[in-house]
Amino acid sequence: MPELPEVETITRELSRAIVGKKLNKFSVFDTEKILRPRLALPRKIVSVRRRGKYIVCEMDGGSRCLIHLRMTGELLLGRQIARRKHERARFYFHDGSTLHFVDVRRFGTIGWRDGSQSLPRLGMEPLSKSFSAKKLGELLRGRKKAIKSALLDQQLIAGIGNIYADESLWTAKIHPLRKGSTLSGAEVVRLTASIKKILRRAIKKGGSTLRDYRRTDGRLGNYQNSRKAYAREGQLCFRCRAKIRRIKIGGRSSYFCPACQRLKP
DNA sequence: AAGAGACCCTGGATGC
DNA sequence: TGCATCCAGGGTCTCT
Repeated sequence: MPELPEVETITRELSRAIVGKKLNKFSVFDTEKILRPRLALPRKIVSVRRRGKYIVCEMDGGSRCLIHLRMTGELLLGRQIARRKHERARFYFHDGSTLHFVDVRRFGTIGWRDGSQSLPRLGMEPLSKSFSAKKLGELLRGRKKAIKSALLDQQLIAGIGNIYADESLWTAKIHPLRKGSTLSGAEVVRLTASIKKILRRAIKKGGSTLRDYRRTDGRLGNYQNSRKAYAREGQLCFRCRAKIRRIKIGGRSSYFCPACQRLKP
């Protein structure tokens, strides 16, 4: 499931592949979640960047294309003629190359904005310098909901999803049901460092492929082999050999070690 | 305001 | 073998 490291990987690959190219045509095959651009084509792609889990392609004249992969969205580079299975939209560039938006479950979205329209409201970038333990502490002050749910709240921190929330909490030895406001200063420091470390490592490995995620050339990510908690129910904790447990928090599966991530000290 | 839960959507796994 | 049910979860919406 694309989270920050997966979206970052795709964004970097896209940036190398399509910046400087002219978008000649955009075809929509399916679903009302993919909007057609109102701007006139062709347009030159000026930049491709990531904000939270969004991919933002900026075009000359200031218009932007916003792509969100949600659960099963894939962006594949190619020169395909035939429509791929579950292909929902396609970008055509002036040199004959194409970009295919494939999405089995049709949750993904593509939208178009002119220069004056803003992105959705999103919280801090966890890999930015300004995301510090002090800042995270401020964000958690007075929060009564579970720290796991707070990490998934995109209006607080943008980009963390279920996998990296569980991995960060395991690394920081914090129980996912702890109330945000009850974390000690030392715990907030550990959590901040864990989030940054895990996201950076996952980007280095090209993200995690547990089901559908693919890079733009179809390759799989590699970080799934480094994970310590997520989807390891019943397997042994790498720190203490206790069995990893699974509980539901906010409707999401949450994996943790009951021995080294304690609810009460 | 904050938090909890429903909903969207499909394919693969599991159960009988 | 066949059919039903469950599960995966990001974001948005509604309700309290």
